[in-house]
Amino acid sequence: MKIGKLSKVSGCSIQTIRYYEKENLLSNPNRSEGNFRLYDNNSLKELEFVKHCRSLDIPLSDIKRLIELKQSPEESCSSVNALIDDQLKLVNQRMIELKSLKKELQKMASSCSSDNSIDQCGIIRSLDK
Amino acid sequence: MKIGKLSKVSGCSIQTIRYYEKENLLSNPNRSEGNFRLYDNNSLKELEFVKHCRSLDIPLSDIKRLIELKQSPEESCSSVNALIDDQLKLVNQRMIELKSLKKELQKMASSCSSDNSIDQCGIIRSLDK
DNA sequence: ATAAACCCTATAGTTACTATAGAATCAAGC
DNA sequence: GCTTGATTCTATAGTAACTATAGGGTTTAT
Repeated sequence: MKIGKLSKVSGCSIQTIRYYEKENLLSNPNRSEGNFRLYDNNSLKELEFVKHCRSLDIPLSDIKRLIELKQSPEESCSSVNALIDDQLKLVNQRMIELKSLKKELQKMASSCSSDNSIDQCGIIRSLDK
Repeated sequence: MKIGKLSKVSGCSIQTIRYYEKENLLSNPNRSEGNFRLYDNNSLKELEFVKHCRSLDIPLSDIKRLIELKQSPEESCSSVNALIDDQLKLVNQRMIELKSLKKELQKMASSCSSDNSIDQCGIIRSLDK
């Protein structure tokens, strides 16, 4: 299949697919006579692997690392585990941050009714502190 | 004070201060004979306003908007309220996403002990799905 | 007078894409 | 055989909010 089809099947945009290829997250596809990329089922699997990782917010550099690791199936998977653990830590950290953001935003929102003048706006006031 | 001092007092890096100025989030400071930026207490307040907004993850474009609104103290503050509401919605949305990320990452982490071979790695297997 | 510390502008790099421009290729209909 | 529209190609620039660097000028202290 050509890139348009792969894009539809996978749900990734055409530009994203080409971008992943340039970043070596996908193996180089065969080309048609007219230089069009030709994909098969394996290409789709590669792309879906990347997509799944991205849905977990794993950065491309780490995905590249995971792909390399997959090339050595007999080695220990401890670094895979470490990578996921780190990702989990990041997510937890970000959740903590968001919780406190949420708190302050809620407090601000409740500190002002929208029919004030900006002069009297409770939100502007708290931002000015 | 010069930019180095402002940087220390505010906790923003020198480059960030210059960047905010270029983006019109800070008013243009006076300059010394040798063309050094000279700041006063009001500059510090401006910077702290921006910093406070940024700590709430409010994008620079919205901060610019808030600063403009502050210039018309007699107008209604309903758009300020709307802006904070939107920001709150974004934060809530992101929290929902992070929760499901966390869930899947935890599931993956628990699906593999680190002394497996990559071949047998539960994490790689779930990513391959 | 000179060296260290500070400041200046302008430019490039970061992440993970998205959006163009301008050209080539292919598929379908006449 | 030809044209038209859809698809593809590469290369480049833009996005957000900074950070980092190069290559200079200025100030302060000795």
